[in-house]
Amino acid sequence: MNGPDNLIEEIFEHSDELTEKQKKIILAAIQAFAEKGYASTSTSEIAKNAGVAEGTIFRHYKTKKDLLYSIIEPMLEKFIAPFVLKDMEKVLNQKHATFEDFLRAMIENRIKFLSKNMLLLKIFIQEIPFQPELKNLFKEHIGTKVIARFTQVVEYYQAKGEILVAPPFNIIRFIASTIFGYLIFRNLLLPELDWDDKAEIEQTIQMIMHGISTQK
Amino acid sequence: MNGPDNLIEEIFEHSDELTEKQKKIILAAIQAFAEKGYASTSTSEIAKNAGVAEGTIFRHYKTKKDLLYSIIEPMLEKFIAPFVLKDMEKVLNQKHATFEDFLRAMIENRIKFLSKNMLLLKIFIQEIPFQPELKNLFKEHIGTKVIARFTQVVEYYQAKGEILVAPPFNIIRFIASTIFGYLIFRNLLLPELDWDDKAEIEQTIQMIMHGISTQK
Amino acid sequence: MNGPDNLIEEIFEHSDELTEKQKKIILAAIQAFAEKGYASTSTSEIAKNAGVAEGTIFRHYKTKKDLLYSIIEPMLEKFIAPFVLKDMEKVLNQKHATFEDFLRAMIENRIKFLSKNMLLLKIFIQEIPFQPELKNLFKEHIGTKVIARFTQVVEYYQAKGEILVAPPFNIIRFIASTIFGYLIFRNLLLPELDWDDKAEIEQTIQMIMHGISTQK
Amino acid sequence: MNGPDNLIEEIFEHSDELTEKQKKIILAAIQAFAEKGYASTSTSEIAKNAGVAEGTIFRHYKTKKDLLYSIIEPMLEKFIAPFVLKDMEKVLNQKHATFEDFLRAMIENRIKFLSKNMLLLKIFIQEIPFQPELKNLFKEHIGTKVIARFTQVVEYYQAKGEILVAPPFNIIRFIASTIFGYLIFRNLLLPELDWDDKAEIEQTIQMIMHGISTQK
DNA sequence: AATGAATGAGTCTTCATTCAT
DNA sequence: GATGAATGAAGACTCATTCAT
Repeated sequence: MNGPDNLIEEIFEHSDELTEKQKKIILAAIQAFAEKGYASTSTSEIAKNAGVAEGTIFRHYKTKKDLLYSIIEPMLEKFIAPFVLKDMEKVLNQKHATFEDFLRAMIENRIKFLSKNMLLLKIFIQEIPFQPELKNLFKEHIGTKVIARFTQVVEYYQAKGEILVAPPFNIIRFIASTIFGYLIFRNLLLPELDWDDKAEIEQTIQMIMHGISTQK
Repeated sequence: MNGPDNLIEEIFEHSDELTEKQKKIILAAIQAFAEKGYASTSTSEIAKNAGVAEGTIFRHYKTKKDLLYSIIEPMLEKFIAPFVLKDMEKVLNQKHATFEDFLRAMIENRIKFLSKNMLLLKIFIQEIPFQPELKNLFKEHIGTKVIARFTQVVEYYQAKGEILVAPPFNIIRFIASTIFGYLIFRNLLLPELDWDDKAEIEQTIQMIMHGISTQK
Repeated sequence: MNGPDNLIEEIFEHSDELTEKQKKIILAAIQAFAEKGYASTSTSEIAKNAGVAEGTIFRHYKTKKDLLYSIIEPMLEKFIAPFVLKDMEKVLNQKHATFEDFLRAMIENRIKFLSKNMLLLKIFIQEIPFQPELKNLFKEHIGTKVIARFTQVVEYYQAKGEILVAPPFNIIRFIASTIFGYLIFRNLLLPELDWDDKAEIEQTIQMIMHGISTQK
Repeated sequence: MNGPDNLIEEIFEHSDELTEKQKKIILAAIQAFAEKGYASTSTSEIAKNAGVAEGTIFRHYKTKKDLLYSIIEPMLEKFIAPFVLKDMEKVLNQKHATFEDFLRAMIENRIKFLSKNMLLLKIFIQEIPFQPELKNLFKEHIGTKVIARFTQVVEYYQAKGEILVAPPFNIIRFIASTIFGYLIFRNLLLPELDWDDKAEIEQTIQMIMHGISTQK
């Protein structure tokens, strides 16, 4: 995985269709949505912060909701991309001798992605309970593709006797909770603390793998 | 732990100061806030669902925000109550031979509480990023009291050699993430599934204690 | 003229029908109306300042406007009383050798009255443009009774050759303007200045009588 | 003095920035404020009378109060303009042999102005007791500039022995009261009468100069 | 007589969206 | 493509008034 992991930059780079103004609108919208929430952000405010006229927003996005989706959808797609790309095949099951290695690679890769796109993630998390369409996108993308693929992996290492034989979904949920818990504490709840990311992640992986008990 | 764990009922029971209408307002507000979010819920809608005039809301709550706080604050207080009560002393460190026992008691107790007050928890989680006052309440109540108490417990069992020697805060974060992860999956993301709570919680505890690796 | 010239006190003294609460309501209403204007004063505010329940006001005064009238009407009546009372006959035309003496007596008497009831006067002046009923009261009381009587006096001294032969109404207007001008500057526009009332009034009378020219 | 003395027309003429709708809003607001008072006029009413949507008002004026100020401020400025302009120098002290001539010129000039802008003056007078900002504007504009200039003139003619040696402020107050008294009677209290303005003003000037006594 | 909860019409203001330029 | 004036529905909140207690 190389190239800019920052979605916004990437989107901007790779698209000649986006006007300068449009870019400013997107940046202003992300900033505002993350800060005050979608519902509490007015389009006029976005326009002002973007330095464009109110009407300009609606030239590019039919509704305010369209603007929201146009911001979140690419993130979702980029996030799951590795899980569906042939290219990721290796990352997922071949290259790694142990599940722990796999987990480490996985986390490093996706955590970096999410950290770089924290604002987008925040918006997404905050709006998903209220936007059925987001929920659908989520179910479709994450629910089917990511979980399906992940299940394969879990089952593969279960078969190898490396990890607990439990419903794969439980294991995925456990891992996801721990990782997202880390991300939320680190970036949303206590961003002001000094975080030694490398050590923290390593310890998180250890706890995922071996729990907190000292008994074997 | 006995008595009604459902906060709303409890509040209603124990307060003669609340008018019948006031109760209806609170119920309607909780319903609406949880469903559509605070910002997207209009006071007129709350009034309609509560079967009262809009003005009635403002007779009891000076602002819409006041209504929000009056709903969330009691929950926070009730949630942390056990952690600060002398009464909880036993639950926390004496009665339990092992950390796992403690954890099991703890989870059972507080998970039941949160499950019964899921709507309130949902509102709280959703609004905390946007309401600085909620954030303060949270930091004050949870941050200081709950974490402080929890840290003692963790250190106690660490000293006994039962659990991993790592920064207590990391361990707390790990446990909290796993539990909240479970709650969120179970109640918010996939409430439509059939959940065998007892088994799920037991497995969650196992994963917290021993991780997912089969290696000792 | 003796006894309390302060209308409010007088009204309170002479009426056993007024409850203690009613008195508080009137005082609070006068205060508030004078300060913020009738339209910008809410009945709930009056109730709060009076220390009574909101409903209490409407037990005594059917509407907010009734409260306003019940405050202003007595003032108007008291103000014109001297002009219609037989008792005033002497003040008006007999006792005074010259118009200037009459004027002096008149001013001293009525200016004192208005100064003591400045808040009421202020309310009256402010509301008269918007309350047709106040305008009617005014026309009826002042327009007919006071001006009629004053016209007699003016004509009497004109006949005696003491004062300018001009339409009496012009003369009355001139005098009234000068006096009210003084009252308004003194009490409403620049109340914070130090006023030597005695000297000011004497000079005002001089200017009314002789103008400001040094030529005869 | 030439050109339109009617402020509203003048403002409309000289500003290309005002939309047609904006003009209608101002006219409707002036009409309504003068008739029912600022506090009793609703923005929805202004909108209806102006034939615009209510939102349109707030596009141009952030608040209802802004609308009020935007109406009154230009009047104040225009009113005092002659007193601060070099141009007025002549009117004020040079061209006039006597104070009476000066007074006549002055009155003619400013009375015409005020008469033509009576609605604005009415709004101003009515709102000044309740709007501290208006009071400040008034003190600043009239208090300092107009009175200062007027004081010079009075002292000049006092030195020439033409007019009474008394505190200039008293003389100004006397003149102002008489003139405003005339304006108020003529335009606000009894507009329905037939007024021979020329004669009335002349007589008013006479009374200002020589009082009402026939004794020298 | 006094209360104060309840009302619902009305207030100022905001907002997403449209459209002529 | 971009603007920004215009819209009118909707928002939070206020208010004078009523009425059961």
